[in-house]
Amino acid sequence: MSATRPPTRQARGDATRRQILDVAERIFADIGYAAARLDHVAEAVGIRRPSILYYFSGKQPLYDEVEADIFASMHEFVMKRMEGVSEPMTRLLALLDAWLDFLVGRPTAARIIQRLIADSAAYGDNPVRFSETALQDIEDVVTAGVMSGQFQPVSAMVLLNTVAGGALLYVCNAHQLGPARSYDPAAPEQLAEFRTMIHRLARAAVTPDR
Amino acid sequence: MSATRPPTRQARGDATRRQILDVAERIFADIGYAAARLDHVAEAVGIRRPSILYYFSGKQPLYDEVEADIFASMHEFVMKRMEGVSEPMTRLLALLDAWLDFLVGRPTAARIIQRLIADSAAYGDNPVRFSETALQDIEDVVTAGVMSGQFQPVSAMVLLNTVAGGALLYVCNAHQLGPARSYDPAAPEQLAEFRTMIHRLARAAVTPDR
DNA sequence: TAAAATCTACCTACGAGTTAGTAGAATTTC
DNA sequence: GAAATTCTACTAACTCGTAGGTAGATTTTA
Repeated sequence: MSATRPPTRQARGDATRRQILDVAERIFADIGYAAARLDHVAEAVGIRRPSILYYFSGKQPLYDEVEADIFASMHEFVMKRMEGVSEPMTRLLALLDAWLDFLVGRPTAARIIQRLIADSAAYGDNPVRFSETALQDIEDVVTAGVMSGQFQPVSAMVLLNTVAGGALLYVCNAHQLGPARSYDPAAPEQLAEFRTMIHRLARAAVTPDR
Repeated sequence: MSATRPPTRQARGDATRRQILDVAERIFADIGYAAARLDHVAEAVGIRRPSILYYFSGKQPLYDEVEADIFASMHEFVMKRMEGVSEPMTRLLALLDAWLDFLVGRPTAARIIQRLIADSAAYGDNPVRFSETALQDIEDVVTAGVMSGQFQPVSAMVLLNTVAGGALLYVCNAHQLGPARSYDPAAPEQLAEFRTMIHRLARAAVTPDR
């Protein structure tokens, strides 16, 4: 770490912009786009509302950048985990593990994706502006496994909605089932148990019948 | 059917009230609570906004009744499907089938539940005001199976987030993955394929290791 | 049974409170 | 001093909820 030199003007601006994105992600995740207030974002950052509009041209563009950043980060995270892995089943498990770890580490992303799924035709004719990469990722892995003959014929959709979606719900539901059923999704034992189940289910889903 | 006698005042009022609930459920499902406008609900029903407030004391109470109705209907649907079924695995599959069929038949309910899961601490200290029955339903089935020794020790949470949640995502994602991946969740073959996978995964989840 | 009283199911009009976005001044940084 | 950053002040639009009114159906009363 460099000495506490006063940050350059450029760096300060960048930091503010980054802070706005981070706070906005949390608020959009917590209460959704329509209920989110730019005033609350500004207050949490420590600036006034119009300053947000100096960095982002409006509420929607701000949200768009939050969502784009989530899917870009997720894709990058997945790619890093899967490089060098070539065996179809290993690749599938690596993908599922990566998604699970990513969402556990960034629960705000999980909630935003959860909301995105509920928004019917949110973006008119293009509901997958930013999520396309994620869908492509699982489609590629499943298709490769099926083509190789190591997976039974199964659609990526089915895996997406069950095992992959499980990671999403695991994170979102953590504090959503009432105090008695609350759990910490990042707790090592809890996470390990869930990961084991995801693996077991993934194997069951793609293993050909004997 | 009786002759076209003009409906009594009482009947007309009841019908209007029911219509408001139906339209509100669709709009809350489509765009969420915060974005929903009472004016749009009124317009779709064919009345003016204040008339909605003649039947419901506000926007929130209207939403609450929609949500309560969904979970009451779902619970009733499940109970009917499971009466007389006692074998643990059969009961589990019956529960999962019931949820799947209910959500496929009422996709607006699926979207509202999907949003509910995303809303962190939506109701302050009580996030399960209406969903409690559903959670209890799956907990009962899983616990009974584990106690009987026919299921391996597994938490209801894990099943809820994977196989059960799968039914939710199956419905919500139908038109959400882009035109190329769109599917009709109510189409017989599509539904049968997904149901088969749910069964397979449920068995894999609870079957003890040999 | 006819008139009077009451009630239901709507309506129009309005007020109060929010909220995104804009204009332009002030301040800070280099 | 000039550019970057942040501010105050304001506007326009929107939305919930309320007040109060009305036509016509229903019930009560004499």
